[in-house]
Amino acid sequence: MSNPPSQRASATIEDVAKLAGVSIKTVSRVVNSEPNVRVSTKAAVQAAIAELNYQPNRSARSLAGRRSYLISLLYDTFLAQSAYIMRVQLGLLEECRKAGYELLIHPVNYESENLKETITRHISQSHIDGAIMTPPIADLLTVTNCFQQHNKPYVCLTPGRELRSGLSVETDNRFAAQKVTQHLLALGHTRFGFVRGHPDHLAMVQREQGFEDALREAAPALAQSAMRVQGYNTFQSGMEAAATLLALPEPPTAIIASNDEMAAGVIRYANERGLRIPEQLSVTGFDDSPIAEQIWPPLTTVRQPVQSMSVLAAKLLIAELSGKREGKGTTVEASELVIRGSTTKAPQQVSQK
Amino acid sequence: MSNPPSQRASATIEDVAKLAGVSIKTVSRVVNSEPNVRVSTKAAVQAAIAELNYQPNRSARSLAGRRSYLISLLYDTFLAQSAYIMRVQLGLLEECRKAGYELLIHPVNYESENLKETITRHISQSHIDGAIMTPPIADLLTVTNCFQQHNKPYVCLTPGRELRSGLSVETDNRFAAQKVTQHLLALGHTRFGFVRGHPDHLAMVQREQGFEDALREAAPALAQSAMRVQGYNTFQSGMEAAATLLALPEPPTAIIASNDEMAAGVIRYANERGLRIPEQLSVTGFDDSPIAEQIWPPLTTVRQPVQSMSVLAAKLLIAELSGKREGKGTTVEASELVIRGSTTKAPQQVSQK
DNA sequence: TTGAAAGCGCTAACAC
DNA sequence: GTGTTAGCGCTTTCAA
Repeated sequence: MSNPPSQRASATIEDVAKLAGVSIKTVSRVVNSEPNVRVSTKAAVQAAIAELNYQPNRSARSLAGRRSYLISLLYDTFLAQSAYIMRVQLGLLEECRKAGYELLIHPVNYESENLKETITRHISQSHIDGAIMTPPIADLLTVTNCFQQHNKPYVCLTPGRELRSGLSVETDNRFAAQKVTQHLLALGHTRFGFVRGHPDHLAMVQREQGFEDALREAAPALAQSAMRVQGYNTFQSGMEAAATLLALPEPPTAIIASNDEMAAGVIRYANERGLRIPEQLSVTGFDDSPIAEQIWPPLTTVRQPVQSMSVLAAKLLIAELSGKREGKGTTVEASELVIRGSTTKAPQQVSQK
Repeated sequence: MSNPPSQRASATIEDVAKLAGVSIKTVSRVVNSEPNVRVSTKAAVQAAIAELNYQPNRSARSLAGRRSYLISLLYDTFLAQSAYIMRVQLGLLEECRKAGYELLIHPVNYESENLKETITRHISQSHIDGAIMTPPIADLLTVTNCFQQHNKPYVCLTPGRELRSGLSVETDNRFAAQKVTQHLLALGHTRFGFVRGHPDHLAMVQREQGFEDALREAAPALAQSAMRVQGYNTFQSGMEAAATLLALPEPPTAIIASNDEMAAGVIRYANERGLRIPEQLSVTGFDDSPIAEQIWPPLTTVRQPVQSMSVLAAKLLIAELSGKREGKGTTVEASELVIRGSTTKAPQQVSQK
């Protein structure tokens, strides 16, 4: 039963032109809402379009116009299962659909030797018009340079350093981390544990800086006694970090994790060990992922406006692609401290009263 | 600084032909690994391809070949943040990349009035070659019919009913649910609560059937005393279901939720109410999402081979697109009971000893 | 086993 | 304001 694609012959621009009694070019002008078309002509063309239910052919458009209407989302495969990426996808999709772009999902292996080749191939082969990338990919010069060489625009989400060029949407990680720490300081905590994020993810480094800022400002001694442990942004690494921190002779009474997944790991480990949270240990996260509300106790964290940042990123990129960059290349969104059940007064204070 | 795309003139097939001293058609034959090419010619062409680093142009290919090498993943926007969808994406991506396809992500609103129009537009506008869809979208005849009319192949992941046509990858939900229930029965539980999944998601209905099967088989009275509450696959609805179930005069000692998110909601609610899990209440989920291991206690659940099912789905679709359907249209994958800390003996038994 | 020619449906110059 | 003319880089006949 060989079934030659029934060629539901979706009308071509030629059909429309014929029906409307105008040239192909005129139809094209209407479709792309270019100026210089008489209202009456425009109406006739639109009627024809509606009648034939005309849909421009993407491939033909791409071929002739040298643009594909395809945008790619690049992220680390390692984060592929994270709530963060899902939220980014949603935000981008929302905007892309409005503007008639399609989104290609492109996880890549951050640690891969031939990352540059992979990206190069992706750019030339998929004929994408531009890309949005998240840390830690967005922090790699190899990658951004690659796009520059190919002269493809890109937007970095919360890149950890100044972009030499290119667009970005940022949020003040350092300041937010400082606020979280101050929240714990205000609760009387003095023994802090800090779970670092992925070291190559520069936004994570900024979070650590914010933590240091707050401690130094409060009392230099605190900064010295605080214990830092390396994590890798995953739940699992959060559990391991907790194991290290809680095995100390003087374990911390407050653990600040650089993201929610790791904070959840800390809590999970503490639970396993029979520690009561927050009475015996306060824990904070970062991002306000869904998991922050799904564990017990719910997590005190920093809400990052991930979805709106993504919408913005898509907008920036699409504006750039349309040749009308609006304003500057970097946009900063604010984040917000969300206090939930995983933090409370330091144990000493409780017992003092 | 208007910057005319530097036309890094990625070599065309013509360039390759010229360099290799053969016709365009011959290059094309080599590229598409068609037969009837002399080895020496083939070698020459391949050398030229390598030297020029030739990458076929997708748009041109699509236009001339009437296929886009684009596959779409359709799912309910409602599930857009679920771990399930992420895992599906990963599986599909893995296979697509191997076969040179790109994946378009396409969440749609399940409850939308004009779903059919949305899908139709998507099919003709994006020029996709085929699609993969997950429940509950895969359960909608409107959608599958739409693809049939357009003569586009599609693969349904765990559709809840027999497909009249089209391909599918399934797993035995009913049997798996039966096993979970039997696990609880073996632990001595007699008062059951069941949290239903989304009513339109037919695989969820099958899970409920498995639950009923097990109870009826054990003792008809159990089936009668069991309490069923409607959920909607979300964490939030799981919490609400728990609130209802635990407010009963004779609350259940075991709650079976139709997926992990809802089970996590149940546990979260129970925690809030100060119930000890599993000592006072056993809870089970379904799917083995990441959350199953991230909450405390970790969840007894059913592991669905989501990723391998997705890989399979992509394989099926791509084979179909290449005109070589392998074997039958439906493939069944097995699932497996994973016993963790959220289930234990029924309270009565514990106190009896 | 290979090649030549004719488009696929659209955009981009430039004319009128 | 509108139309004309060339292609974009590939696949697909069909002929050699």
